[in-house]
This record gives sequence, C-alpha cells and structure tokens, in this order.
Amino acid sequence: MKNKKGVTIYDIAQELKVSPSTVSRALKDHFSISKEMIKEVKKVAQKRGYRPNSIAASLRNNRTNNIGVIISWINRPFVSSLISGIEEEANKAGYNVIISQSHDSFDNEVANARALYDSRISGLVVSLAMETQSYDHFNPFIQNNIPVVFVDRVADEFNSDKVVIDNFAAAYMATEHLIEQGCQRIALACGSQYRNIYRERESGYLAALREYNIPIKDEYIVHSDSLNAQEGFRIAEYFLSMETPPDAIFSVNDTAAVSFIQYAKEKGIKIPEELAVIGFNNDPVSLIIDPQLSTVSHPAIEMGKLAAQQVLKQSQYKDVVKSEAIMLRTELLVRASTKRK
Amino acid sequence: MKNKKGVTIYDIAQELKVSPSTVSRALKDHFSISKEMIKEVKKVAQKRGYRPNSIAASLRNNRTNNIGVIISWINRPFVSSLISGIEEEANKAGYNVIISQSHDSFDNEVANARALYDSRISGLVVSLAMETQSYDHFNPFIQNNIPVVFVDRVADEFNSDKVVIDNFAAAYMATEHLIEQGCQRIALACGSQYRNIYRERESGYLAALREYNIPIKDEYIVHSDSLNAQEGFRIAEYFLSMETPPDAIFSVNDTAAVSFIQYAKEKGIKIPEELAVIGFNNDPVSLIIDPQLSTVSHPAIEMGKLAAQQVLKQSQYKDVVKSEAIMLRTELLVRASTKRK
DNA sequence: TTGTACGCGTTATCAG
DNA sequence: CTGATAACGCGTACAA
Repeated sequence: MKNKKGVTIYDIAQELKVSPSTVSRALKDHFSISKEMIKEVKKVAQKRGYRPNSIAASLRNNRTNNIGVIISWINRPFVSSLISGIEEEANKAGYNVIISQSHDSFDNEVANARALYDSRISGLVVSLAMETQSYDHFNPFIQNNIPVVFVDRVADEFNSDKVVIDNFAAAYMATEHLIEQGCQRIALACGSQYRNIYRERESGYLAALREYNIPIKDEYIVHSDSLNAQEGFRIAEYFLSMETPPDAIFSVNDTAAVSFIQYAKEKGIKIPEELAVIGFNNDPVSLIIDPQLSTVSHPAIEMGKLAAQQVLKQSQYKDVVKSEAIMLRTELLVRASTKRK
Repeated sequence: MKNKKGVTIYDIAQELKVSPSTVSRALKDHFSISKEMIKEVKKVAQKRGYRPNSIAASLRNNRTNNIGVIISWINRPFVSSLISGIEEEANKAGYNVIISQSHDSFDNEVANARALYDSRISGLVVSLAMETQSYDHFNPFIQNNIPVVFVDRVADEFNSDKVVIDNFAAAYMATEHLIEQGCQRIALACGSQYRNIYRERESGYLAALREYNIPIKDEYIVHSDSLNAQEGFRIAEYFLSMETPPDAIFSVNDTAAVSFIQYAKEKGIKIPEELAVIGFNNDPVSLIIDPQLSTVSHPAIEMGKLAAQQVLKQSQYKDVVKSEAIMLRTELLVRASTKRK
C-alpha cells in the first residue's frame, strides 16, 4: 500500500473532488478558503500521509528553505557554537542549515560559495577564511538579492550585514588588565592582518600600551596564520628564549594561550608571577588548564542566532539594501593565569 | 546587463540555435553529442555565466544533492570532527551537508528527521539521541530508498548501514590497563543504557573485571544521561566520599574524566597514585588537563568519511538492501593520569 | 547526432 | 470562495 510516488496535492484534490489549487491554498491556510474546506483538506492530507514537496515549491519560488554557512573549521569551540546558534534560529523558522568549511583557504571559500549559490540557498552566513582578501565571490548573492551576513570575521570593504564583537575594546580591556597586574613587558600573539578581528585586537593592545606609556616593542608582537597548539609552542619558545622575555602574553585565542602556559610550566616558569597569560574566546580548555586561563568571552551562540535572524529578516524585504552592523558586548574573565594581586 | 532571471539552457540553446535538450546533454558530456558541439555549448555557458539550477534537476530526479546529518550536539569535539569528515567526503562528490542537532532529545530527533525527509535529502547520517528508543521515524527514508547510515550511536534493532568502533574491546583494554596498574577498586561512569556505545563499554568493563577475578560492585557503577562537566563533579563527589572509594575510574567520556581529575586535585587526592582516571574519546582537553588524561582514541573524522561514503554508495544502487557494518579500530592512549609504574 | 514534447509538484494569476 | 492554466528549469523517451 506504499505509494512509490509520494502523495501530491493532486491526489488529495481528486479524493475531495476539488481542484489542486484549492488544496494548495487550504494547506497554507489561505484566507480565501473556507474553514470547513481547510479542515477537510488537512484531514485527508493527514490520512494519506501527504508531505509537501519543497523542491517543487522551491522551483516555483526560486528559493529553498536552506541557509548556507561558510566557516573556517567546524571543530573549534567558537565555530561549532556559532553554528549551533544559527541552526536553532533557522529551524525555528522552518529553515535547514547547510554548512561548509573553508579550512581557512581562499580557494575553498570561493568553491563553497559557488556550491551554495548553485544550490539556491536563500541566505548565507559567512565567517571569512584567514586568507581571503577579495570578496567578489559574494557578488552573485547580492546581485540576486540573497542576503549575506558576515559574522565575527567580517569584510569591512563589503557592504552587508555584520554581527561582531568589539574586538578593540576587548583587547584594550585585556591588555589594561595585564598592566594593572603590574606587567610591564606585554607581548602579543596575533593572527593574520587580513582579518578584522586580529587587526582590531592588535589596535586595542597597542592603544592600551600607549595609554599607559608602555613602550611598544616590535619583537614582542608575533603574527601567525594559524594559532594552533603547535604554533603556540613555537611562539612560546620564541618569546621565552629572548634576552628580556615578556612578563605577560596576550594571545588572541585560547588555543595558543594554553600552549604558552603548558610550555612555561615545562620550563619551570611560574604563572602568573613570572609570566601572566590571557587568551581570547573562553573555550572550554580555558577552565581545564591549570592555572585556569584568563580570557575574553565570545558570545558564539548569541552571534549565531543574531546572524540567522538577520538573514531571515533580510530575505523578507526584497530590494531593500540597508545593511546593519550588530556589535555584541564581551566580558573580561579574570582567572588564575593573570591574577597577581 | 545582469539578468534578473539567471541564464538557463534555453538561453544557451537560443544563442547557438540548437535545442535545449542538446545543451542539456552537452553540459553533461552525453556520449551522443559531438565533441565540437560540447565544446561550443560549454564555451557559451561559460561566457554567459550559466549556473545549473539544481532545484529543477532535483525536481526532475526527485532527489537533491544534499546529505542530512542528525547528531546530538555539534559543539562536542567528537561530533564536530565527525561532521568534518562527512562534509569532506560529501563535497568531494558534489554534495552539500545539512546538519541538525537533536540535543539528545527524542522529539527533536523525530522533528529533524521529518524536516530532512521533507527537504528531499538523498541520504541521512545519524548518531542517535540519548533518549531514542523507537526508530519508526527513519522508516520513511527506508521506504523511499533513501539510505540511512548510523554512526557511533547506532540502532542494533534497525537494519541499515553502521559505522562504529569496537566499544567492547576498547573498554576492555581500558579496564585491563587499570588493573595492570595495580588498581583493585575500579569504578565506571557510564551513559544511558539505551545507547549501544555505553552498553558495550559497560560490558567490556565487566568482562575485564571478571577475567581478572575482581569483584563487581554495583555502587562503583554510575549511569548518567548527560556526562557533562557538572555531572562529572557530582559523580566524583559520590565516588570519592564513599567509605571505601574507588582507586580508579573509567569514564566513558573525557569530559567527565577531566572533572574527576579536577575534583580530585581540589581534594588533594593524588593522581594517579591514589586515583587513576581514564577517559574515552581523546578530546583536546585530555592533553590540556594536568596530569594528562589516559583515554581511548575515537577516529571521528574517519568515521564521518566512511559514513558519507556509505551513504553515497547506497544511493547509487537503488533497491539493493544489503546493509553493511563497518567497525574501526581504536587505540589505548596511556598518559600520566593512569601511569603508576 | 540532434530535436520535440512532456512531466516533475507546486504556486501565482486570472477568471468565475 | 473555488477552478483552470501557465509557468519554474531541467531531463529524457521518442522521433527524426
């Protein structure tokens, strides 16, 4: 009794001796259909196990119920939480979420964007790859009124919605905190300057040093394209084998910060007395490392939700080009790795 | 000059004064089309910026280029790595990946399955929710020849492809290792018995104890529906405030194991001398906690790749119902948290 | 080797 | 309030 070909609105129409249009409208509670008809249609639909064919609807409307997401690496706490937020909001509105990883490569990002475009997503959420410097691959979306919302790693040069945190303020706070703990030689482990988040954090760091009249030393600033654990150890080695090593390090992510602590512990360097370390993101590891890592909160789930909301909102108003930038607050989380006093 | 309505095969056909079907065929290198024609068509397609409308194709073929994934929580290292593997394999084959989280709730899982079914995915990868005991929500897929592949948390009762590890053997190894370290009172922190992975790990644990003639004590076995950090602390408190506390704990995940270590350290209990702790999964935290956590490797990316491959393979052979079970090897990773000798 | 014609399931438009 | 019809873009059986 299982219909190889699923039940369509035609089948229901036939059974009720009405037209398919009536069924179509009844199923979406169209105001022009009588209450009784709606009830009848839905009853039969239920009975026959009707499931709407969203592909057909998509073809007709030229848009799917899918939201695309391009992120760097899904297996990072910040990123997976971001996706979680996006998914929650999207599902609530009846949308599915298609994810794709750029692995921080520009070419991948371009390929992903194209694949998502081809699949007719009705909106896109992007956190840019480290390498990305050109944004042409997002033009097809804009030209076809498909909303593009950037999250966290955004493109200043590209006019579209953005959801970010105040990286400058956060970095300023973090650096100021180190200064208040009495640190004088504060190093910075930073990321690619192509990305706003790292540029802004560096600016915040520099501004704090200037504000407190602490000399800025180039050798205390390191840029890395991938602040992973391995790189973290490499940078730690560099800093801690200097003639005058820093007495504090501000790392723009927790992964590297944790490596700094591990390296220092290995070398018998006391934290935070001899070396204070502060990270960024509030990853789970920041509470596992001993001493616990001071860091800056990064409201991933909230950012994901807001990004999804923006996408959904924008996809309502066609032809309206008003781009919005949402900036969330972050918090300084002071823990043992910097608490000197 | 931008076409509001994208370029279609009709536009190309018109420009070349051939029929749409020729274009359609040429674009997929159909053998019946001449080399020159293929070249010409592709040239024009390129020039006009033609992008195939996969929705239209999907409607025709009644299947999309999307693979659905249902997992518990995306922001867990094992899960996000799993997705990463799925995504990589899927993309390679020109498929996109739609993810949805069950948050370990049965109702969510059912809703997600339905949403994915409605969106006409061409295959599904599932890691079951903790709560799930009935599998009827996967029947629509089977009935319509949409392959369903279970990963890690599988349904023994449901006939379909599976990708798993040898949980029994892994747990046996882990327990045996504790015994070899001289532990005599080995506790188990386990998960929901609805899920194969926890049942099997418990069996492995019990088998090892029996093999070595160590008495099995019920009070040394705890089951929790969500082995998160908070639960971990609760369980640690329970174990370590017993009259005769265990001298070792085997935790079926690293999250709880890490909490055990943290709790024990707080209480001044020496690890591994007074309490040996071993986890499961090889999460990043296992290398961050001090002492580093012994654990069992869990090849997440590999499992994801294999699951995706199974889905893709199955979606080729319609009407062939041959379900396969793939079992991957795991490794015991001995670290400081258990190394007594 | 190429063309014609129809159908996939839905929905918007227009007519009643 | 309801119905008929045309489209959305592509793929394919059938015809030439």
